[in-house]
Amino acid sequence: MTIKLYNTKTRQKEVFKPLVDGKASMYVCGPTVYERAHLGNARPVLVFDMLYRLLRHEYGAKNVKYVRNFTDVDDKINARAAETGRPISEITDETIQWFLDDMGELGALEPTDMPRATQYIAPMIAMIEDLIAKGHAYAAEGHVLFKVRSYKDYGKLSGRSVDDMIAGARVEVAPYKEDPMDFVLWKPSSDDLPGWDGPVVGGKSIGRGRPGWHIECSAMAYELLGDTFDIHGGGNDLTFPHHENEIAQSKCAGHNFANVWMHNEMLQVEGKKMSKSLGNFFTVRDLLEDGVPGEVIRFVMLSTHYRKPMDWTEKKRQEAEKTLRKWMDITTGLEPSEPSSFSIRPPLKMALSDDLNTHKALTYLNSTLSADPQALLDHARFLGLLSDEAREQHNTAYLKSRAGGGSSEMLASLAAKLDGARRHAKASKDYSEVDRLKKLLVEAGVEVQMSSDNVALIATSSFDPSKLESLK
RNA sequence: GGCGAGUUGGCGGAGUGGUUACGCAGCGGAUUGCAAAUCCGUGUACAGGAGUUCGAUUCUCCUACUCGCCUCCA
Repeated sequence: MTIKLYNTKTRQKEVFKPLVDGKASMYVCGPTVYERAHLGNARPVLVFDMLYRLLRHEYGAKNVKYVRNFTDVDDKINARAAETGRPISEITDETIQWFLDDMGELGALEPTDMPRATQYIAPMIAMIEDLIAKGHAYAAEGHVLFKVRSYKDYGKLSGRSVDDMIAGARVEVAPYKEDPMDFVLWKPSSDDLPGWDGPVVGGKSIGRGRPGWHIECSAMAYELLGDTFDIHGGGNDLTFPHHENEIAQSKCAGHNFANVWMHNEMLQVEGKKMSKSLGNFFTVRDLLEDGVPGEVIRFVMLSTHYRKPMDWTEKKRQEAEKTLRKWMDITTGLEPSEPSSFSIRPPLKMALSDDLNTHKALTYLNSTLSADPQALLDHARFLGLLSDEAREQHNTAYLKSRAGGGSSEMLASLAAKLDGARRHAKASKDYSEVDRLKKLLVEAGVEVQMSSDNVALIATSSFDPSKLESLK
């Protein structure tokens, strides 16, 4: 199957041709670890998780190398340490685990390699020294700066020119910079900040310091993926300056670097940028604790194409929940097929192979495969949905987070009570008690389903057990 | 100021140079004590203007508007 991917570098969809036949490699910029991942952080994770799944399917799991870094040295982390008084390593270790836990709940597979920046200081320094030696970087006042003018294609990825940007005047001017656009490869650290012996310039170390932000990705990609690799991904806010700088560094160091550049669009919340000042900022964990299953978050994310802004809305959350519940119901009792014993149907594969058209894939599942429960289950699992855990928790997931473990029992007893009242009513023709119970349940966020001989109560995500106290 | 993306029916959201997805909501019906859930059926659309074309929602240009990035932020 031909896979087509949109390459930011050429601004068009291209047929993906891996460097080495039958193998694929990709590098995705990971998080800076100082606090819980917000919902926006989840988007690239899920987008590239889908790409990873597609590539694994196409080339075999053993033939895909997926590197995603953790930035564990950064001024935001230092600031967090200073304000909390906690050791930096404690903060970064904790945040990394949070990140893995949260993304795991969204059904994201772990990359094959998850390097931490602090483990690659030596390669970064070597690269910086090499750049200085080749005349692309210079030392000044304890800093090492990259000489942007020395890379002729600077700005090509993001479609900017150095002169225009300087005219736009939104660049940090610092006395030690030869040119306002030059960016930091290395900067000095005071004693209270993390630091390492710096690059050697003119025979002696420039002094204790820490790397600038951009160099880590260039160094780690080179160490783990080599001179050239297939795909480099990240959010489109990274296109400039981060990725532009990565390219400049790597190219000037003589590396070929990435062939295909992929960028996901940003996430919004109810039509607006998610930001703390607007009060619409929340983390993945916030949502999970609020009773939104990870599957629902994943579904909503996959329902918008990755190159379009993704608007997280309450309505979408509800629709996703509803659709997933339908799928859960349809596939109840079925066992997923062994991955080796079923093949992905062409329409699904074609959708994903066309620049990751996940929305189309979901549409195919919902409109066509819903008539074939086994196929629905198998294909949904390929997309990372309908996992064992999610199916198991299908009826209780919302309850657990909302009201502790006892809620499902509570609903079971209420269902029995309602069923009893209904049997009486069928004989007496007086349905007032049944209607009263039903009304209370609906008001408390419970969906009431009565078939001819059965009563089922299903908690929705707005279920509020406290409203049912009077019925106990 | 620079760069980029986008504007599709009530809403979400694909896609295509000619036959107009899909989901949700709505409406009609089946079912139900009434509902819910489920099933069946059903309507409405391609921001505005100009151009290319036998023909454009789909290509080109212009205008308007929206959003994002350029600043720590995926």
